Amino acid sequence: MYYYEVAPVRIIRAKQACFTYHHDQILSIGQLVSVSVGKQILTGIIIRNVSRPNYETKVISSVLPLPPIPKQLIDTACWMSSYYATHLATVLQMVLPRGITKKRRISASRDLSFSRDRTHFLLNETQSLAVDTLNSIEVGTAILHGVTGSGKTAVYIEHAKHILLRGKSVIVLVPEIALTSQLLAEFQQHFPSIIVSHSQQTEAERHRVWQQVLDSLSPVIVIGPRSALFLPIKSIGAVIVDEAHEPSYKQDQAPRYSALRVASVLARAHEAHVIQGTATPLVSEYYLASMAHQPVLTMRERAVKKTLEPNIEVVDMTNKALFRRHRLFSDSLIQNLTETLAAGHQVLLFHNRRGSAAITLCEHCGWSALCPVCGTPLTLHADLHRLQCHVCGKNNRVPTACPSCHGAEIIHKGIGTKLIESEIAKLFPEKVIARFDGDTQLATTLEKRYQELYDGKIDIIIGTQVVAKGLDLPHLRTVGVIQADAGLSLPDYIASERTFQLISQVIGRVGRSAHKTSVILQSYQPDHPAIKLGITQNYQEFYQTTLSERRGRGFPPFTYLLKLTCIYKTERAAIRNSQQLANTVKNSFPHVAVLGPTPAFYERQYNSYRWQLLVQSKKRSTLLEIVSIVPPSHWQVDLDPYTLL
DNA sequence: AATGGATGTCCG
DNA sequence: GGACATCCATTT
Repeated sequence: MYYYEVAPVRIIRAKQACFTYHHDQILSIGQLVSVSVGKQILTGIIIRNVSRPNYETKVISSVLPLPPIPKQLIDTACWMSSYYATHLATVLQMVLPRGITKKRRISASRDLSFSRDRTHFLLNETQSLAVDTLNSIEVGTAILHGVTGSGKTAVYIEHAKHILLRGKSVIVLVPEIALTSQLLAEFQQHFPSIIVSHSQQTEAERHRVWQQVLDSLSPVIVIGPRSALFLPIKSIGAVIVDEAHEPSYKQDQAPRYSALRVASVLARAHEAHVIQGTATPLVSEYYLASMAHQPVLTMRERAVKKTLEPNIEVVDMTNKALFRRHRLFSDSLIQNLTETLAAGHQVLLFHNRRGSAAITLCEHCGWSALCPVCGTPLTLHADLHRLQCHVCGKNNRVPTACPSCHGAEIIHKGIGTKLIESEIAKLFPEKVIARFDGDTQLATTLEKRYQELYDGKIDIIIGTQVVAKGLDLPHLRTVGVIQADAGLSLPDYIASERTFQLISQVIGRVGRSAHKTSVILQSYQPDHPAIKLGITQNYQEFYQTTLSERRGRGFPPFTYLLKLTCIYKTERAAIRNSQQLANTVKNSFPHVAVLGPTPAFYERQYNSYRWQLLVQSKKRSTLLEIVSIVPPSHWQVDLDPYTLL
């Protein structure tokens, strides 16, 4: 008789993940089995074989007729479980497809191996140097720091070919937006069969893809969102993470993992490497790479030589003389729009809706209300008539006059895309306008209307963050940013980094051809480093500035963070319980800093109140200890949060 | 007596 | 996390 530790894919006990079962045959690790637990029958994975325990064991009911899950993937899942203090069963639910025991109809031969004409491109010197370096890497993480249009995709493709030739598979991760079709199309020109996984697949489709990978004997190329890391690939050679700065690489539900961290652990298990491709590497990741002496490959020039750099103009919103014709749109923006539209070209007006809510700033000099304790921007609570810091919880009175210029022009209002649309429609009544916002529908709407956008049938595009990403619009000539500093007023230590990324993306929308293009950026804080250095695309200086600021304030990469959110039906209970936990943590863990409790940025969600605590610690293990004393219900735990909101 | 909600215990 | 038991309050 053989004894095995089996991890069921559902939580059985809060503090235990594996249970011992027996079977009369030798089974391999990673084998999927059916076991009875209490009165239910559950699927489980064999984690290890053990000797006979001193208690009675049940027999493994059946062994699923499937190849075992690769050992490296199981090890990665176990690592995730401990690193993110999440039950192994919760992690395994990512690893196995839903409805794994269901019978599926025989796949309707969706073999999409249609052969296309393969475009052979010639790499420029920088690109081939990058490919050579990547090909020579054995393990670890390389950062491919290439400006928009520097031809990162071509580098990915060449490198992927190299890995395939070595008989190993490649995972290409893309952010979770429906705009990945361009990258996919380019890959399809070079590889006959690509395995695609995306968030809109049905349960049966996912199952089929998973089965296909599990059965595959030859190396594969997989393109998909962060969940593609969990496909049962036998031998991985490289994980390429495209747009590696994107926040969607952090899952916002348990297990709250960072795909960057998981990719590096998975890669290490496979003796493979990770490539983070982005125009704006995350400051923390760049720091990590330089500390570990990992390669950082910089590609400064655009791949196509004939392109014309866009003309960038910054409009100081505190200077009212520049806004004679409209309070939202500067005179030069209106003039530029008029000219571009008259010539029959396309314009894009971008506005960061988030953060442009109720913020407090001086319209005269651009001063904005910052917390005297921790420096984060303050949020107005109109009902209390107080300015509150959502990071450390300190309350401040609302100034009646600007502390900087003593003017009385303190404003609290924000701007919405709807307002922009109606105002722009008044200015250009005969033009076709399309507005994109609302986070979930946006991706599908964009997909549907992409052809119209691409063909230039829409004159004016108005939208929030997502329109600034990955869209390739050949008719686009002008991009206007209504208030570039909008995101800076968010009470989040990473806000300025996000703004820097955003400006880079916006600039990347134009200047992709030989046409004359322009970017007009309006801002109350034109001299803020994120904006100034974003415009000049000076990553190095932004990196150094941000790093020293983070060091000073004790934020990553110099500390680890733990975000604890307390959710109760009544505000009183939320406050009381978060206060209590804050005290417990402060008393039992003297070496950590506890910020809060403060109302969560999204204070009321699903008819409940949310208050949060932020814990900063030099040692990550201390945060894991803290997690273990957090009450199991009413609390959400987020280790290494990507955002404090 | 029947129903339903809240709470507690066990799970190899 | 879910199946099930047990307790207690409310409904008929």
